[in-house]
Amino acid sequence: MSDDKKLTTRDADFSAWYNEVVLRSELADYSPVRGCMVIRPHGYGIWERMQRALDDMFKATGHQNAYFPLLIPQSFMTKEAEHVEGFAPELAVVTHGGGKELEEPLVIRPTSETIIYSMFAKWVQSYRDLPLLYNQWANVIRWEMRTRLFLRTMEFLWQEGHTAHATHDEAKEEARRMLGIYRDFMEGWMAMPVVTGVKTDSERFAGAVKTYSCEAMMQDNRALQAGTSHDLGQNFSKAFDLKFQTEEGGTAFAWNTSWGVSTRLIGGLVMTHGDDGGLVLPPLLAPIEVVVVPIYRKDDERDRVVEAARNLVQRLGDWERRSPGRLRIHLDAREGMKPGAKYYEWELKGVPLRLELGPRDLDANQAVLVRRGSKQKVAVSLDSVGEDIAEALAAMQQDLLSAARERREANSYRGQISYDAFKEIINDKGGFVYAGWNGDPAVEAQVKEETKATIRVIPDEEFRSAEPATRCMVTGERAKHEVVWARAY
RNA sequence: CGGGGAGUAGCUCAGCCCGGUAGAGCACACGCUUCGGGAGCGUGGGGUCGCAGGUUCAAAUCCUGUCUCCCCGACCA
Repeated sequence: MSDDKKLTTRDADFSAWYNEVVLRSELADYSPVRGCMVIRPHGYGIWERMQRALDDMFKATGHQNAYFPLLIPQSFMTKEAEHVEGFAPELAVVTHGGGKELEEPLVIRPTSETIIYSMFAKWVQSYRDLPLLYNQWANVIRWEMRTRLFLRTMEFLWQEGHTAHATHDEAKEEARRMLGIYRDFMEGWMAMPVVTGVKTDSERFAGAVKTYSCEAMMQDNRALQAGTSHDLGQNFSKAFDLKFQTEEGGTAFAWNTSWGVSTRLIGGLVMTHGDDGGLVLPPLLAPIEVVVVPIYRKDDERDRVVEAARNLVQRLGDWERRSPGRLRIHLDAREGMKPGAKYYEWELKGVPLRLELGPRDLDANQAVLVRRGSKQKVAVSLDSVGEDIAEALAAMQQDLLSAARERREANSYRGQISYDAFKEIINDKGGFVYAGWNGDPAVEAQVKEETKATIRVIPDEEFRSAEPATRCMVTGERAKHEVVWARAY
């Protein structure tokens, strides 16, 4: 075997490993425009499965899809003070059109709050028109200085939900509900456990009153902000005059929320489950769940085996599981390629299960089932192979989540900790450090400056330590919150 | 924008110091033998050596300029 077929290992260089996996498993490629990314069919297939699952969850909670323009009048961006300040440096601006300079430049949306709430203002008159529960699937552009495939690209695909409510309580509840949906999706579908909670002021979305976040831990122990949900208060409704007549006959500004997840999730998936053999996909999101590799030596064997494999794939592909839909099975009948080469290729691409079918198997009315990441080969009867596959897929989905959760907990640190010990953890292995914080932004800034670690989140009760630190890690003052520190992507 | 690398075949790179017909491995195409963990042999296709100047009988190689990409920082889903 030549060395150039092998991947860089995660231990040797996590970043290099990540880039190699993304490129070689054909998820994405670099584009001619620096900072942009081409998503290839394999990567897009994963995104499509994510979209479908999320979309179902949004619909089930009363949301509807709509679409708003890519181009936004520049003046819209300046109407909300914090919003302008936050996004101005990363705006792409269109200054010419139709061969002429435009009277007012247009910005390419970095997010759509402004244009959406300007439209909401037209559509809402009475409290009876509320709530508006909208979502859009779209692309956005942010002029990032440094980019990484999927994790930070100038253009990315996402969904952004935007809602308007009659009361702040209802909006708060909505922001919380969507955070919960994100968490369910990340854990249930991606097998990626997250810590949920509230962002500190410095990490809050530009224009929000409160930002909730799902934070996941990658295999290099850095944090990934995987999804956010914002309570926008009345900041945008005041900027865009989004008013309604109340039940009592007065007028009031509406209360907004927005929430989004992006193609960054694909990067999170890679960095959560990938191994030194490449990608590992949770079955629920794998475009192909099972690949069938026929094995043969002579022509007559090939004919016999490939035909049997075709029948098997057709039978299993038609076989309706109770959940989640038809089995996504693929026959790799390419000739002139040895089975071993196919194994490596499908493992690199993260396909959860492989079914090997050879002459000896056919004679015994069986096939060999192998789980991604396991060298263990299990002979299964062709009569019940569908059940065996379904069972293995379900088990893998669970095992991936458990393994990721164990890994995260093994790299989480709790209790009263000294700032020196904290620095050592952050500089050495990294991880999530639950520590006391006096609530002072200056302390947060100091730690960021000195260690590059940031407060990822003020965790929700469920994630808080049984015995949280009572004193601020840096100043020793009484702690106002227990917070999660980590270096982040 | 600061610091560090690199531009030579589709990919990874050697050749450059010391100028003299453009190379290797992988990939690709064809043929034969192979096929239960990355096949072997043979044959073949593929390059204005990032770009522009200069020095020279002669430049991938030396000189000048310029562009691009990657990594580390400042910005962030």
